[in-house]
Amino acid sequence: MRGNAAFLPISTEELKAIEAFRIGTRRVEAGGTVIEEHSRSPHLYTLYTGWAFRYKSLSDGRRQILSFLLPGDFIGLQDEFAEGQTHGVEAASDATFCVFERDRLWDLFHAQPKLGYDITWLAAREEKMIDDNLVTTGRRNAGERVAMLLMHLYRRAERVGMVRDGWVPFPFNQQHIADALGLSLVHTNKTLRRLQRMGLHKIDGGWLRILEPHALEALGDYFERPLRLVPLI
Amino acid sequence: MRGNAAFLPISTEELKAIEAFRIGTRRVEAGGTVIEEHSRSPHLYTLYTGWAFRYKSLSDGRRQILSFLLPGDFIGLQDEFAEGQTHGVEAASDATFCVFERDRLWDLFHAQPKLGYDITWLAAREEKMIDDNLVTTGRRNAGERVAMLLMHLYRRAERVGMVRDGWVPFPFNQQHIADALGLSLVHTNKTLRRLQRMGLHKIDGGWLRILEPHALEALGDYFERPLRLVPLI
DNA sequence: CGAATACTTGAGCTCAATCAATCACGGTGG
DNA sequence: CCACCGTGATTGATTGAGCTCAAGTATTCG
Repeated sequence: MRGNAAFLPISTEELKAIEAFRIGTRRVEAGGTVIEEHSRSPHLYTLYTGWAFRYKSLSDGRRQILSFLLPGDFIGLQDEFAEGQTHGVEAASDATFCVFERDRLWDLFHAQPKLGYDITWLAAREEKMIDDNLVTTGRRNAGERVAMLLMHLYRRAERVGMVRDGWVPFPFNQQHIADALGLSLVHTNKTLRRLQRMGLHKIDGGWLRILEPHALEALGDYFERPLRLVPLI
Repeated sequence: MRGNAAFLPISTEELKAIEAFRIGTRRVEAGGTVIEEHSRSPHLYTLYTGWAFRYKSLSDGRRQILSFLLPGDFIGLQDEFAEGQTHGVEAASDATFCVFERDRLWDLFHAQPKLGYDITWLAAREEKMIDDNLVTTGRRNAGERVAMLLMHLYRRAERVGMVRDGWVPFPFNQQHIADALGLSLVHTNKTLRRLQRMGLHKIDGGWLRILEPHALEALGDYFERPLRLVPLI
């Protein structure tokens, strides 16, 4: 995975420190729970392969997907300080993770400040993505929301080399999209249908293809910058 | 400020490192711009006194307030890696800030890994708050949104000792609230009015008082946990 | 005493929610 | 082989929460 051009190179020493920090790997199949909502996981993870997402629910069951996770994403920092009120993480496709012990995070910072810095970077980068999602649910209408999400997911997947012939794996159903965008299932379906009929994109058999990237970017008022290299923990 | 019971104590050595990291203070009056939207600020800040908020706009002017900032909040990490697409920060009341040089952040991590760890903590804590805001705009209705916001702001202000006789300073107008909650100005007004008529809260002359905290918590399905001590950079 | 800013309220409209079927499809058990 | 599910996608009809438009009412300030 470190061969991937999306990630920052790393020194041998740092790599060793990461290896020492890691306590194993974990495999979760599609639909499986990675971190239970409301429970503070003793582990941190890096997503290694597959798709996952973070979510939170209200007590009557309404669910909001907070962000989608792709290979390289670091998981679990947020509930470092949350007393019980934490997000859940679920695998959207079959997925594999590197597992770390939360209680040893400080040791890592202490031994390798550079890796601490990298983790902060990752946290800040994720916060930026959530900022964008917040603008979406707060101020974009249905068409804009869908356009924005499709471009966002496509660009991120592209970045970590998941595109094959213009298609990226898209293991989400319409309920996922609705929950991410703060829309109802039915209205999500109608909006998706509309954009697809307009020829902007295509979703088929668990794969997504963007047909009119510029139109989608303009509609969503969302332009992903060429992303800088990202550290990989 | 370090006397405030909300903040973690700190060693003399760390304090010295922070002092060295700080390059000055800055005063911004109510309504003034702290960080311009779309411009990467060369500085990081800690809010020292007053209220501020982070926001992002769509190109047609629709604005979303991302989070509110209170004394002790660390500002500017998010655009560490953002190419141009950054949030703006504005002072809601007269406010003062400690100013740090962004380019020396890594030096700080290097010299004092503990402070790096603290900054990561702060970043994770802020991300958690944005997660909550995202649930709000995505899945709560107008009444729930307002209830949630009022309790959230009150609890946080209470925590840093801004309550006087049950009142906290509330330098926001209804447009701010609307932009934070993803509602229109008019509907925000009507909802605020409704809750106030129900006797749940009172806003008067720039001060907020919570009359029925339990009712507001129940309505908003939002229960702030007793917060742990927070590091102060 | 205007002029500007913020708040308030009513009326009507619209986007998106809800309700209610229907359809497609891949199991799976008889 | 086929009837029978269960899940997810799709579509139409209806409803409603929140939007926009339009006026009015404080309040402050030069």
